[in-house]
Amino acid sequence: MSTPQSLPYEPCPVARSASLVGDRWSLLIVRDAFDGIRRFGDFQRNLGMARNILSDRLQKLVIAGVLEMQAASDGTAYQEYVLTAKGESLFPVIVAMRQWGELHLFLPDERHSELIDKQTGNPVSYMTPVTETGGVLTAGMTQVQKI
Amino acid sequence: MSTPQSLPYEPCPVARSASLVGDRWSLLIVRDAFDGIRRFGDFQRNLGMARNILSDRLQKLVIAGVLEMQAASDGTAYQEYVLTAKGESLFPVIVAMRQWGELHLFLPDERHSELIDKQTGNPVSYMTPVTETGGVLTAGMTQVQKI
DNA sequence: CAGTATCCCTCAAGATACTG
DNA sequence: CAGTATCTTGAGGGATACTG
Repeated sequence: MSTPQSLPYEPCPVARSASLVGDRWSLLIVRDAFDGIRRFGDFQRNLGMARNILSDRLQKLVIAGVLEMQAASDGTAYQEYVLTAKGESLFPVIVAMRQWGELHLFLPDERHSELIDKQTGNPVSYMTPVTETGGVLTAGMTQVQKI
Repeated sequence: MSTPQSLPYEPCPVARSASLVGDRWSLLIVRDAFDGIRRFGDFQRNLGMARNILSDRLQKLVIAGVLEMQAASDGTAYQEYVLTAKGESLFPVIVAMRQWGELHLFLPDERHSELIDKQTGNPVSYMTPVTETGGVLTAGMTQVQKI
């Protein structure tokens, strides 16, 4: 394990969150986890990142309680990484960043990957409320559609 | 300028947002901007970061349209960095990360800095709705209270 | 396939001196 | 005070070989 969190005592919750998930890869791993990706090789191929770095980040996310390891669902001897409740509660962060990116980092006619509501089949656009208590979206309701 | 965004074509809005604001300092600069910090020296002291890095990040955020430079409000010859509309719309991201951090990265009895609603004077807790359309909070209504 | 161990290298970040 | 320029360092990240 590298990346020694060199933020010793940090009173700001934003800063603590950023120190955990505000690096180049961790948030994208969480995003992929929301997309249903569970296995080491799938994360690695989808993100195109080095295996040692992926291993490091997965360990950190497990230690932080964002992911947990489970026995593989297909009967093989390996592990799968799935979101914990703590990890699922990162959903508003992911969607907020999605919405901001859609609105401000894409040209009007530029296509981007979609977040699909599994129940209705409709895309979750930047108009969709996110963190409203009791609102429309909850973690696990959506998946990313590749385009 | 360093930090060459080495993400050439990125179809995922989350990834694009992360490439801009998902580094060690940028998001904290934006957080400070929401807190009303405007001047180079104030950012530098508050964040305790190197001046050259701060200069680089401020430039990038200006180029990205998140911040804009204005003549100093106190009559000095210097500039101030203030959030644009695009920057203010990062508010849900900041608050989502705040709420997650408050809930999951602090011990039950551990204190953290507060986000204060300027109009009511009440702290914005993790129970407060964030991105609900027409909801309670909008950018500019809040400030961080040091504890 | 799922990792771990090594090697290497770039670049982000820090420190500091300098300028208008 | 508000930056810029320069130098150095260390860690983050990539490539790849290796193991169960």
